[in-house]
Formats: sequence, structure tokens, C-alpha cells
Amino acid sequence: MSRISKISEASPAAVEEALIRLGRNIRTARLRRRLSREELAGRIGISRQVLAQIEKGKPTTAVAAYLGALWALGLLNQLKDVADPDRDEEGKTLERARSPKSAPKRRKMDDDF
Amino acid sequence: MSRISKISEASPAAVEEALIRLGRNIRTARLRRRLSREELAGRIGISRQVLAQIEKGKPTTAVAAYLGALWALGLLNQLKDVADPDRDEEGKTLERARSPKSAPKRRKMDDDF
DNA sequence: AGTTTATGTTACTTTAAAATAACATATAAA
DNA sequence: TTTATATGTTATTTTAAAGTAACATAAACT
Repeated sequence: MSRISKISEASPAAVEEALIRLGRNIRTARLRRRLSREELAGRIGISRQVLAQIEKGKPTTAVAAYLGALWALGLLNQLKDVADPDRDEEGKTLERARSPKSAPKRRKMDDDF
Repeated sequence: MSRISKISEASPAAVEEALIRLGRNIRTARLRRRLSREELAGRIGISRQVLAQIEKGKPTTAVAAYLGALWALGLLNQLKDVADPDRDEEGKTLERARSPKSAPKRRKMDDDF
């Protein structure tokens, strides 16, 4: 990215730890499947250097590179539950607490990057 | 990032879908907690524009920005299971299939970005 | 011994991510 | 209506992410 100054400096410890664990898990899964970094990186569509960064938990790497690794290892489905609104009990409670009825609406929403 | 050509072009459909869902879930969690983008972005340490991209599922955004959002929403713990070696049944099977004994070793491992 | 493969490490270049600021519109509240 | 807040949108600049290539070492195997 670049000027990602803020997030790379401020990146809370909990996030850094989560990334290190995630990278380590990806590495473990790769080794179990007997894939070299070169082989796996090729399937993801990234360079082997970037995969090495992922396995170390680098915070500024593109999210799609991480998810691509999970995908190539057959582990992406495990992400479906993360932040699932149905499982967000705290959020559901907060929502119920204020409006049992309708919700405000906004229109528009373009999705082109 | 930049020259993330490969990953942004090749980003498999499954990854894109997972990101769109994740972004939508983050948005839902934010709204339930009655947080503005500005407020949440401030807590994460990113700009509100980047948070908007996250809620759309932009693939090239830094992974720490996504995880920071989960963290600020109190949802980061849900990530601990992802790619957990203990849950990787396929990987465990593959590993058992070849060496019930010891494993090779490499040394070194620096973690400075 | 040599050979191959996997990974570490560095340097260089290109490209776009992110910050910031500015202005728009839209919704909500007074 | 006016006011405030939230979000959309665009432009500009800075910075580093990622690609690529090159060379290193370290295992594993012949």
C-alpha cells in the first residue's frame, strides 16, 4: 500500500498476534500438504517472497493474498463464520435494544474498484 | 501495495465472495453498534475512506486493516479457529500418512518487517 | 563427491494503497 | 427550515507493497 503508516504503527497487539498465528497456521497447512512456497504461491498468484511474508504474519500484505492462501489450501470455508451477523450476539442485543421495528434506508452502493 | 497485479487480477471468485461477505458483516456489526465510519476508523487507525473500501470487500487492502476492524468490533476472537492445525483434518491425515515419527528441521526465522 | 530443490536475502523498479483535504449530498435532529 | 452528522466522491502526494531477478545457503537425494 504505502502510506499505511497509521495501521502499521498502531496495529494493536491483538491484531499482530492474530496475524502471526494465522501465518503460522498457513505454513503448517502448507507443509502438511507437502507444497513448496513456490508451488503454493503459484496457485495463489503471488510471488514466493510474499508468501514468506504471509507465513510471518506481515500486517500490510493484501488481504486477498492471505485469503488466497487459505483458498489454495482448502481452508477458506472456515472464514464464513467470522463476523457472521447471526452469531454476533452483542450486536443483536444492541439492535433489539433500540428499534423492534423498521430501519432507516440509504440507497446507492457501487462496487467497482 | 502496488504491483499487486497478479493477485488483484487472478483473485479467485471464492476469495472475492468471501471478502464481500466479510465486508458486509463488518458493516452490519458497525451499524448495530451505532458507530460512524469516522468513529470506527479512528479506533482502528485508518481513514474513513479505507473503512468504506473494507465494507465493500476490497481485495488489495492491508490485512491488518480488516483485522483491526474485527478487533475494534470485538469480533477478532472468531478468527482464532481459522486454519487451526488441530482442526485441519485433511492436513493431519496427510501428515500421518507419511511419517509417524520425527520431522525435518530448519533453523533460523527472523520476524522483522 | 555432485545435483537438485527449498528457502533465505538483497537490490531494483513499477505501481497503487493510504493519508489528507476538499466539496458534494443525504439523512436526522432542533 | 436550519443545523449537524454521515457518507459519497474526487484529486493530490507520499510511501511502500509486490514483482522480478540474482545470488546465497541448506537440506535431501543420487
